[in-house]
Amino acid sequence: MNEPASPPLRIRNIAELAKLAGVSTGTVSRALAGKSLVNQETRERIQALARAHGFRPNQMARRLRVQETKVIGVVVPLGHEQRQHLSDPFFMTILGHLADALTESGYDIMLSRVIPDADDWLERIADSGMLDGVLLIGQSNQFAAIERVAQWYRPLVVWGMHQPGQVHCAVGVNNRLGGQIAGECLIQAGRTRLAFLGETIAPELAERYLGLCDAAQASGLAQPIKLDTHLASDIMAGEIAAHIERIGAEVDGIAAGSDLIAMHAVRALADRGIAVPQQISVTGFDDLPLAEQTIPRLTTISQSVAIGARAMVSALFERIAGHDAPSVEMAPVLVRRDTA
Amino acid sequence: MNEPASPPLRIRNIAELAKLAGVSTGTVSRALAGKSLVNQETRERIQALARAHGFRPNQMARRLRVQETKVIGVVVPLGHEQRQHLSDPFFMTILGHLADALTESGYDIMLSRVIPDADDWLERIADSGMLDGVLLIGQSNQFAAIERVAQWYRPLVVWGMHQPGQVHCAVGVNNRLGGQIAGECLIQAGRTRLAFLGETIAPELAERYLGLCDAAQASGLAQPIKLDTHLASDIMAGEIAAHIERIGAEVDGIAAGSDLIAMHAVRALADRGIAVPQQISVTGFDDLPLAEQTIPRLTTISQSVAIGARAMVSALFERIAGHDAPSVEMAPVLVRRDTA
DNA sequence: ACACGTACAACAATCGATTGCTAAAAAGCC
DNA sequence: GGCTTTTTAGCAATCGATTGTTGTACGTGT
Repeated sequence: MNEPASPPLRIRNIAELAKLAGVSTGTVSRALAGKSLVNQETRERIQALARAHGFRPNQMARRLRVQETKVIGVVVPLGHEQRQHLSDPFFMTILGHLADALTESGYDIMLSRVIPDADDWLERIADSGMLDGVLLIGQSNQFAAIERVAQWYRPLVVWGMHQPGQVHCAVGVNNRLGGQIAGECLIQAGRTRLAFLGETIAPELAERYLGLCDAAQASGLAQPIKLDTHLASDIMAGEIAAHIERIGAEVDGIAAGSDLIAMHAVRALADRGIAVPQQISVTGFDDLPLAEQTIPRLTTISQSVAIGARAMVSALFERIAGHDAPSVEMAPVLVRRDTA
Repeated sequence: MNEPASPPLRIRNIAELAKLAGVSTGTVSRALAGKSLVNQETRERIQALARAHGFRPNQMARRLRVQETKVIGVVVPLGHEQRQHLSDPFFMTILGHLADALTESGYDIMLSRVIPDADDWLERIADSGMLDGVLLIGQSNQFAAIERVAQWYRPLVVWGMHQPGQVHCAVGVNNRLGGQIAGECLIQAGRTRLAFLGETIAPELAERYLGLCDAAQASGLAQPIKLDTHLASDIMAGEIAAHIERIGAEVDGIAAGSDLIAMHAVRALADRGIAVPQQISVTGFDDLPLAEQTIPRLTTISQSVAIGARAMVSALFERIAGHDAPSVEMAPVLVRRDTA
């Protein structure tokens, strides 16, 4: 056998391998794919040859031919709030779970962080020919664009709200109910002067604020005040500190729009010597891992991101297979820890 | 003009568009690319036609042809410790920064979480034909495999240690020095009975432990004890609690292998009524955002992940351009906060 | 009127693999 | 031995775009 230890030349495509093996490219392709249409002996010979030369067929070419990429796009649209970036804990947490679910099924992940300046940003992604499907994390302020694309592009699942009559498949929690539960928790703790901390441009947060108002109204309390905050972590801290400084004793219960906001609020309160939950109660939203890691641990509304991520992936697979998958709305659950 | 409001048929490729426009595919291609070789009038006519029909050229085909994908693989090898997953805060933080740097330069990101069971896992990624380059987050226990691939695959940059004589380009911090600084910080606080908390199978953590030992030896203290911990977040908490339970008063200074470990340790200590830093001092490692968010804030060794991520990306671009980029070793910096 | 240069667009090869169809060889059957 | 059936492998079209080369039409100069 003349099989040298170091391969004499790098094989770049199946044609070269075919010439080396003395067969046609078709046979090589079938042999490497393990198809039974080639003789077992030739098949093994070709596979051994490929291994010896470290040859692996070009995936781009294969995918172009079979019209299937085994790649799912995971897209974070930053419509409002361009300064927010991927290291946001919520994105990262859900992305981690999506990645787990997708890689288990043999899919790769194409990650995009999009600032929707051109209005066909989603068309461009859906139509790139590079993806078998798209998962969108958050609707941002792009509801219309998403609806438009969902008309003709089926393998698309979005983390976010489901509004009556919407076309696109959304997986998310009932935000309004979640806000209401947070409010009830605060009220139950004897709090009467409530505030919502978070930017209500994002539709999800707006819903949460409405839920909080529902709870206040049901108990005959004044309408909770609204304290705006950007979502980018670095500016957020300062803004929250300023709010805390300003509200003083006007407020005794804070429903935060997210765990991250709640965490910063708790920190700002601690810095000013205000005891949580003795003097002020705080609730978060999301129940990210970090909610359990702060001291004191956050009382929060659980979105069960892990379950949601699984739901998104299985809905997407249904849609890739051509079936229809409906939106999923999960019920928010109060997780009572130490801050309220 | 017979241009209906809703396009009559979906254009699937430039051939169809060419027929519609009454020109050849080559002309369409050049027109859409904005090349000057086609008459401005025809060019604009074709572009308008494409826009009207919502046509966008297939990227897979384009990339196959031009042999350039504008996609960078970001790969997390889980060699030891398969239970660890992507939601690990360190991965997520560095991934966020990488994503920012890469998308700014017009690259997409292919995310892979790999369990290196087959020993050609990295070859398969590098050779897939889908990527212009690969960024590896952590060497895990795959040093040999990485070296092997780095021999022939240039556009590869790794987050991790640089060992003398290694071929592959690594960006990372001097872990041993970092461990030493952590030790000196603890000793300076009057601690004499030191422990290292973390799994030393990972080479980075092993180095940090050695650095801690250096510091202890320099001050004439006993060799720090080593408390093993898995890296998967869910088991970690329990293991750390057990360690804390067991060590009792044997230890008064803990150098944790990462911020996440330190955070769990602080929590376990708090649960047992042990005051940090009054009774026990704790240091972290990494200086992730979460280090600033815990209460008390973590004293930690900064790896400046943001700067490191930029360094990785620029080294990768150098290598894609065909130049050589050397490894980068950053100096660890003590960030003194509240736990030591 | 003829030669020449320029501008534009068509033609066809190419990237690298997959796969339906066809042909040839081998095996089985009477 | 002749005919049918089964294996096995080759041929060539295909996926969808890009791009070097070629060809034609037009305008200009003499």
